[in-house]
Amino acid sequence: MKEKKSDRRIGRTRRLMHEALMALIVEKGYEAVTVQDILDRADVGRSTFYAHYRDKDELLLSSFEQLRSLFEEQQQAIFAARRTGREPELNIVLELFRHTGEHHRLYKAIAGKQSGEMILKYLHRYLYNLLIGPHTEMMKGSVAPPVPVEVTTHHLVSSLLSLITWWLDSNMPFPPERMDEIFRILSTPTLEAAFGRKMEGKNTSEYPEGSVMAFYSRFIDRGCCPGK
Amino acid sequence: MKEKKSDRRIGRTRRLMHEALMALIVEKGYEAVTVQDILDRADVGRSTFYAHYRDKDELLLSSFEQLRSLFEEQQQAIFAARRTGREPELNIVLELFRHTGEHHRLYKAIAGKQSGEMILKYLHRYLYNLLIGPHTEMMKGSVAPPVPVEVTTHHLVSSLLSLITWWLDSNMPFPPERMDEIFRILSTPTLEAAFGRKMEGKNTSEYPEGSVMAFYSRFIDRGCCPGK
DNA sequence: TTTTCATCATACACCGTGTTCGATAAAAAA
DNA sequence: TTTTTTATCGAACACGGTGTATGATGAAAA
Repeated sequence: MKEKKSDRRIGRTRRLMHEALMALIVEKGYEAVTVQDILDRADVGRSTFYAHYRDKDELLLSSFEQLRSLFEEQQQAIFAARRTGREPELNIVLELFRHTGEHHRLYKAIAGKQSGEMILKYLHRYLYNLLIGPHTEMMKGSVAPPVPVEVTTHHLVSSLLSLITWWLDSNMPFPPERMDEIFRILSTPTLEAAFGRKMEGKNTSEYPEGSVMAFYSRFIDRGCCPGK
Repeated sequence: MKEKKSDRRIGRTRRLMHEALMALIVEKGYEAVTVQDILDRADVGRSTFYAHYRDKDELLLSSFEQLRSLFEEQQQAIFAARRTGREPELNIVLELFRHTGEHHRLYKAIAGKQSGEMILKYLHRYLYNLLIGPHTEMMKGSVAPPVPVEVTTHHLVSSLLSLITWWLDSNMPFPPERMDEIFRILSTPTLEAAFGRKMEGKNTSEYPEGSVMAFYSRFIDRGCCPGK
C-alpha cells in the first residue's frame, strides 16, 4: 500500500478542471465543449491542462474511472460483509441503479444524451466483457441455443445501458428499486428465451423474482474478487 | 408531379461527394473525416461543397434520407400489392433487415460503429415516434401496465437498433430471416411481459410466431399511408 | 448562338489545438 | 527558518480545419 501524498496543487487543479467539464457538458453537450472553454471556466493556464491530460477525452475518461473504481470498492465492501454476516442477496443491477442515482449529476454529464458516445461505448465493452464469460458458461447446457451467446450478451448490455440513459435523461422519475423491477420484467423473459429456458434452477424450479439476479450475484463473487 | 431535370453537373457532384464520404467513413470513422478530406477524395472545389451542403452532417443526413425514402417507397409498393392480390403477411422487421442487407455498404458507413452517433439518434427518434402511438393504443386494455409505455418503446427501439448495428459490424453472419427470428425470440416475451400479457389476440389466443409481427403489419397500414 | 449557372482556384478571417519556454510562486524538504 | 523542488502561468507559436467571398472559366440549357 503506497500512500502517495503529492502536491496539493495537483488535486486542486484537477478538481477544478473536472468540475468545469461537467458543468459545460450539462450546458452545451460534450462534443461542443472546447479545451478553451474548460480553461476559461476552471481559470487554469493552457499549459497546465496539457500537463495533466492529453486532451478532452482523457479528462472525461478519468472522471469516469473515478466513479467506476468507487463503485467497485462499494461492491467489494458489500461482498465482504456478505461473506461474514448474512446480508441480503447481492443484486448487481439494483446496486448499479442506486450508484447511478447517488451520483446522478456526474452520470448525467457522463452517460446522458448530452455526452458523447465515447463513454457509452467504453461502458458497453466493459459490461460485455464482464458478462460474456458467465453467459457462455450458462450456455453449456443447451446444445443448440436459440440465439448465439454474443448476440444475447450484446442485447442485454444494450438494454441495460438504454434503460440507464433513459432514466437519467428523464430526470429519474422512478426510484432505483422500480428501475430494477422494470429491468427484470423486460429482461428475464428474454434471457429465458435466449438460453432455451434452461436458466439454472439452483434451488427452485420456477423462476421467482430473484432468479436472474441470483445468477448475477454469483457471477460477481467470481468475477470481482480474484482480480484484486 | 414535377419532373425537375436540372443541371447534370449537380447530380454528378453530389454523387461524387457522397461516395467520397462513405469511403472515408469506412476508412477512418465519421468523426475523423474532415471536409477537406471529402474535397480531396471527390476532387471537388471547396466552394462547390458549401454550395450544396452546410456542413459534413448535412451531407451524411442527405445520404440517409435517400435510403429512408427508398425504403418507404418499397414498403408502399409491397403494401399496395398486398391490397390487391394476396401477398404474404407484411413483416416490417424482416423487411428492415433485408433492406439493410441490400444496402449494407451504405448502412455500414451510416449506422455502423464507424459512424457517429448522430444518425443513430435520428433513427432512434424516428422509430420511437413511429411506435409510441400504436404501443399506447395497445396499452389501453391494461389499467396498470407493468412497465410504462415510454420505457417499453424506448427499450424496443434500442434493442432493434443494437441488433442491426451488431449485425452490420459483424459482417452479417446470418441472413435477414435469421435476424428477424432472433429479434422475435428476444423481443416477443419482453413485449408480452411489458403489455401485461394482454397482447391483442385477434385471431388466436396463443401467440404464434406471427403475432407480434401481425401487429406491426397492421400498424404500417395506418402509419405509413395517410402521411402521403 | 446566346444565356445561364455550376464549378473552380484563390484568398481570407477566424477559431481550436497542442507545444514550448522562461518567469513566478506555492508547496515540500532541509 | 531557509532551501529546493515543481506546479502553475502567460505568452507566443505553428498547424490545420472551417466557412465565406469573388471573379474567371466553361459546360449545359435555351
